[in-house]
Amino acid sequence: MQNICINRGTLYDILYMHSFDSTGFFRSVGLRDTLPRRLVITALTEIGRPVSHKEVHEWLKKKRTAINLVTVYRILEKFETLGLVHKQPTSGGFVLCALSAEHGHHGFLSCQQCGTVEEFADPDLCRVENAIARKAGFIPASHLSEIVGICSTCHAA
Amino acid sequence: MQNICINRGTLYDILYMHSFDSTGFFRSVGLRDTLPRRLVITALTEIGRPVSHKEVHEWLKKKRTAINLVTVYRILEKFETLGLVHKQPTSGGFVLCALSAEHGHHGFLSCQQCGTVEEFADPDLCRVENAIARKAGFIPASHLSEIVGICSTCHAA
DNA sequence: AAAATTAATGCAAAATATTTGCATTAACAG
DNA sequence: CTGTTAATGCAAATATTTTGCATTAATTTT
Repeated sequence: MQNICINRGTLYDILYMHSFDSTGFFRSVGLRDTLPRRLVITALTEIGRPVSHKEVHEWLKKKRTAINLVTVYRILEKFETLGLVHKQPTSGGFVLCALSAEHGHHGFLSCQQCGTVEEFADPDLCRVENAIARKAGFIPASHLSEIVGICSTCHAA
Repeated sequence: MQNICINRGTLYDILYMHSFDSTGFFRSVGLRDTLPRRLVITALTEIGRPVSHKEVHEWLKKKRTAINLVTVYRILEKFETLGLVHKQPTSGGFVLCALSAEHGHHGFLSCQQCGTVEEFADPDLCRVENAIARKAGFIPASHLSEIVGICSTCHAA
């Protein structure tokens, strides 16, 4: 159930709420089509920026469509395994930085298996990211890149 | 105090513990050179992977150099403002993904001011990241890029 | 269309994690 | 050494996340 891929067209429909066939969608991923789940999708769509569980919960309360906070947790957890929703994957912990923050860029290679994290700095990457930002009319302050995978030691073993 | 830049050579010294002049280092950033601070640096250096506050605390306890968990919080918070330590910057919240996870890549442009997050997919970026991974003998499973800055709307206003 | 099945929800409470206030300790300037 | 004050420790308040179980409601079966 972890790596189910979701059809991009469907996601587009969800985002813009045109003709979103929730029953069909949920059925296709083996879940029931429930009101709380539709409401969470609505909330995320309308809010349109990263939010905490609590914020989703409160947004719904304001709309008088409150559902239990515990349910919000469970729904988002499930959505995450579907790739429908995204949460920063790292342990969220601290790493001592090998490279100064002066570049405003932090790059990490983190191994899923042994948990090792290597830090890197790559001028190409910075350049590409700056270009992306510029194209979007964005003034970049800092970059963060994380590449999750299997390190050489682990896949040798 | 937010954007103090730390000398890269000093960080290298810290990491490898050769001739680390803790007093000089802390003084240069306007902090006192205390045992708990030196211990936290040692812990992060020795552990060498992302850790939670609790893990740092427990590691120190095992070494019989326990310091209070609250202190660990405060030290890491301070270190973070120095850029000595790094923690994923996003609110850590959820975003509804516009793009399917099938590429294994998530790119976000997130505005510091208004909190808006735009999602992007960029083949160049993927290519560069794959190259970085390959060079390090890494088998990449997924990428995450976040560009933090000011969006066009905000800097127009 | 009703009954049966069982996933999903809500509620209460437990477990964790984080923050705050204040008294005490210890860095360090003079 | 002494005084000053940043930094720490402790206790307790808050906030966040998880768990167990009874109930509800979506879907399947008859």
